[in-house]
Amino acid sequence: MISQTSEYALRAVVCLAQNPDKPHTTAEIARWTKVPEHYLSKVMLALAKHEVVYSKKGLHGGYVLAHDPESLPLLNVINAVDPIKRIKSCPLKLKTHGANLCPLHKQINDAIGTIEETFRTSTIAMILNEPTQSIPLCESGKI
Amino acid sequence: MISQTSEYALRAVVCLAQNPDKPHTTAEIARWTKVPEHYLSKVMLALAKHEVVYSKKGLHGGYVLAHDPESLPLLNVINAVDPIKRIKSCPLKLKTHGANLCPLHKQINDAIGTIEETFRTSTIAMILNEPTQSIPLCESGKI
DNA sequence: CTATTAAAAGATAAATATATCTGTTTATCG
DNA sequence: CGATAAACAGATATATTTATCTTTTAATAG
Repeated sequence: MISQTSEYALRAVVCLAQNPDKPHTTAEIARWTKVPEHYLSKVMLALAKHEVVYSKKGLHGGYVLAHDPESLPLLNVINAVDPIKRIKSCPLKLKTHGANLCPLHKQINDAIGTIEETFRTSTIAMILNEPTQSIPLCESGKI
Repeated sequence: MISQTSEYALRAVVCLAQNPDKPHTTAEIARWTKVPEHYLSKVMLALAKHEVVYSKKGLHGGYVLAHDPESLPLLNVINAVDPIKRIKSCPLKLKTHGANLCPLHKQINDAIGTIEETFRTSTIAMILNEPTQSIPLCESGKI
């Protein structure tokens, strides 16, 4: 439903949002979010390429969020690593259907649209600010 | 978002619903739905195992729907081949979270729930009966 | 300028999902 | 009964996703 890779990306971004003080290395984030370190490094690359995070090389480098959590929808994170794609034309390539989806594919496409909308309207800030016993990702506190 | 396999299963079930007169072979369904025949055979097995369809061996055998389209939600088809699974406990296995999901995973889980609900409340009959120019799956008519 | 740190890039491996192929079993018909 | 049709089962192949490992490039501190 939502890929492992997207999960990892969301964890990393939430982690950075929780710790906005300074850049954090892939190794730090990986430890914190329990994501395989070398795989996370690819994920971070993608996030940087899509300007969800900003990367700083060299000593004291690492990753920081490129946006305020308030203006960062979950969808942006997901789409950076594993884009949600709507159905644009008949998957069976039926000529008479074309862009005019049949009820089956319209239904599926609408469901995808709903998910997309959900993740578009919910921001990282909303995740951070929701009152809860469970601090996102962590047993307690900060990195 | 929804796997290829689920797509195939839905196509097959819609195809059977459109042609309730007699059993249809995997080969027929595959031709009609443009699903790879040998792969479809596995998909049909799963649908039969979950009693979404009924299988009849031997000459003049094939598959027929096991239920009225009115009482067959898309979710049942999807869950037969590629179950939608909710998040039940913290994917990071944090002891302090456990079944008490943090806001991130609650959000993701809710999104999955929405999809599940969408597919639970929409039936194969609704697909068949929706007024449209595009007959589901086909250029025109029946098998 | 050199040593160190950390991202970036590339190559490889393992796991899973998708797809194909071959044979076996079961039912139907003549 | 024997021939045939078709589901069922198992083995193999291909593609994609997930994961690991190694090398290179860039930035910083001393």
